[in-house]
Amino acid sequence: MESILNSVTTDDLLYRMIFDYYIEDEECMVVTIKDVAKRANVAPSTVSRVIADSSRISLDTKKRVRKAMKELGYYPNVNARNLAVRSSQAIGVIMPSSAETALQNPFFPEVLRGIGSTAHETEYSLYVSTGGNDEQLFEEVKRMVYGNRVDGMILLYSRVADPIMDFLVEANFPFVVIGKPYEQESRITYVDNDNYHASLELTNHLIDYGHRHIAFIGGTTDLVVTMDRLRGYRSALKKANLDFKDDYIVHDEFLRSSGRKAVERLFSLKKPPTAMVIADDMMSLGVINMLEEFGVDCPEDVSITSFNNLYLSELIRPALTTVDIQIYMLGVQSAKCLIEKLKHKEEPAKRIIIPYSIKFRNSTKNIN
Amino acid sequence: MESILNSVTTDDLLYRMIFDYYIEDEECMVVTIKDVAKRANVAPSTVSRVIADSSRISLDTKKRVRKAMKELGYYPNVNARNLAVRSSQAIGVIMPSSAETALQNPFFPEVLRGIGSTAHETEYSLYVSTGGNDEQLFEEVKRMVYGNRVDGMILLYSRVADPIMDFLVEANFPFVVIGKPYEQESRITYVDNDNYHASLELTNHLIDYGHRHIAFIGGTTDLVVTMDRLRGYRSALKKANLDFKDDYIVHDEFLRSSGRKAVERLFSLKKPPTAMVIADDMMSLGVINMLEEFGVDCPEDVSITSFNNLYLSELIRPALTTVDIQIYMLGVQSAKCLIEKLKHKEEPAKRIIIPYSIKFRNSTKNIN
DNA sequence: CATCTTCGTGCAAACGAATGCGCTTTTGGT
DNA sequence: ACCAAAAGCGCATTCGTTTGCACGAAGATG
Repeated sequence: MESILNSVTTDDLLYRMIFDYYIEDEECMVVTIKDVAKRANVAPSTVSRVIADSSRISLDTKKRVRKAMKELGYYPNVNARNLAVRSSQAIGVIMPSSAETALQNPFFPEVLRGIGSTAHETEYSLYVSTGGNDEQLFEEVKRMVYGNRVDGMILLYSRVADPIMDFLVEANFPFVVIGKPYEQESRITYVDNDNYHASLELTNHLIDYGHRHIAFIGGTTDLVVTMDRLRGYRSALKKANLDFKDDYIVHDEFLRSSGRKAVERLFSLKKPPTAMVIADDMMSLGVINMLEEFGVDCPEDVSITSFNNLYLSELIRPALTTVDIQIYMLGVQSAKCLIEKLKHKEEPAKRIIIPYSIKFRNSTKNIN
Repeated sequence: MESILNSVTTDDLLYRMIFDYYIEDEECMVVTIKDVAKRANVAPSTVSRVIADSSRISLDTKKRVRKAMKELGYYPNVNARNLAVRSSQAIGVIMPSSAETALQNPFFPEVLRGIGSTAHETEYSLYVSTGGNDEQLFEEVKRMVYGNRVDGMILLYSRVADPIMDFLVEANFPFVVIGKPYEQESRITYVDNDNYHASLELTNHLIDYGHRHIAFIGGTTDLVVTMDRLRGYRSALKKANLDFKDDYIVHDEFLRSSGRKAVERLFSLKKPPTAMVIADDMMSLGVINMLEEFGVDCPEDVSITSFNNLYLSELIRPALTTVDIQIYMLGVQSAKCLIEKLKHKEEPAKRIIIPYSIKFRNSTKNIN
């Protein structure tokens, strides 16, 4: 009798404790798979199988379990899940080391948006790199890989002799790169534009417009994309029997001060260019700005074409003639590729070329 | 006898399988805490304590263990760790729903860079939202919170009656917002600029320059930042005894088509504005573009001032007079705040105001 | 009416690390 | 020399899931 009384009191107390607890910190009320199981009168394993929508569970049970989950507000603990299945349903996104102001380029949020879109559809999460300099970045990649933080990675850039890329192929870790890998091209899956032909076409357009003195301004030469665009430019010149002058090539980060020197040099040549192919809309912005300081007008005195078709390239004056590389699409496809690869481990290396199109606007002038 | 034979063969096979496996996929050779323990001749628990740099372990042992870790290339499994300690050393970054092209704003990569920087220092990882529309975003936040995916969150925007923010305070989940919360201001920690005074000062500058007809162009009115900037503008007008005209106020997403209408309306007024306060550099870009179409020159015919001091605001023509809100710093501080809060659970709600400064450039003209 | 499938579940052992507690040593004080 | 305290370390449990295997109950087959 007494024991019953005790028992009752204890239960009562317990109930109130739980109740109070519940009131205080709702977020701490962790409801686990066991709670759900209890409420649905099944074993935890059954609940787990319901979550996975296993065919081995009857519809009746599934419904009952799902109801219990709803009622309890159950959300699976990812960490436990990931530990058990040794994966993380997350993909790592590696930006170039943020030391470079390249990050200010709207290219990144846009490509991130694309990646995020397909990641979301497939219930993957996004992990983005935070590393400041190259070394930190590398360290972080290692942590992601070895620490089981992500199942795969997307590299948002491609440079020559990139230790991170080397590391990833070495470790046989699934990844895709946006841009063309510098080496082992056939063994790495990547999504890219046909930058070579885009550049060629762009340059041809300038040639068609009567330009014979065309400069090329690109970013650091260790970016593969820069080199591809340069190659396209050279080919176009060659095919038109125009000679290629080293003086017309500028490689620069294009932050203000250094950019100034570049433009200064270009326009103090005995024969300054009447047109330029610039590897990135943001650079064009910088160039146009410099140009103005030197009293050179675009497109009157010099025509400008560039790449990426950023949102703002249409807003500035003059609106840029630029190649639309479909940034968003690059993101979408790279994520799709990666996830495909994660699902079927032995998926072969792929290459996906996103079509480009040239947006003709008014930064170029026909001087025929 | 036969069973022994069998057993041997099986073991042998198994061994070879493991061996092959080892050769094939290096990354699968997961080295755990136990392996390290074995190699260092200690118990796994000791290794764990070495990792945590516990004072209970002698320096000798620590060194030995660390050596073993290096040699084996040990990296802790985050999932296991997180499961055990019930945290994740990750912070969630919530961007506005990516449906809006707002994402193209370089504000985001820049603030991300700031967050990433301090996250990296403190060994936190970054989880970014991928949600497309508001609903998806909400769902994702729930998954992050309930699923133990992140320890805390940073909201990159603040709007009125945001269900996500409500949810987070309701769940008592640690978060900080960049921008001023619409309600419960005193209970939410946030980092912001003094947008009111910045706007006031900016408007005063235009008034000092002799402008009497000043328009305000802002984004959607449900962004708190927009409202703050609008308030500053109104105050300045009032103090200068200028009357506030509804005709001079435009709220718009400022994508091309809609933006056109806005500018059109503004400049077909009997008394068009001679100056404007614009809530964002990107918008200014759009406005300037429209202006040109209408044959209105900036700064000759109309002065423009705006906010954010994006990298590009200095590059465009005319270079924008804009308030530098220190985007990077906003990111850094918000992350610091959050991490502080995570460390000391009962940290009070804070408010951090990042100082602003006005960059005077040539988009404004003195018409006295 | 046995035997054999299928079907629906539950049991228990992983997954890799953290940690309370207890067991040895050492150290220091008297 | 003795005892207490402290230092250094290991055992075993825990975190919340997944999953191979086994088990029991139907239904099908002979």
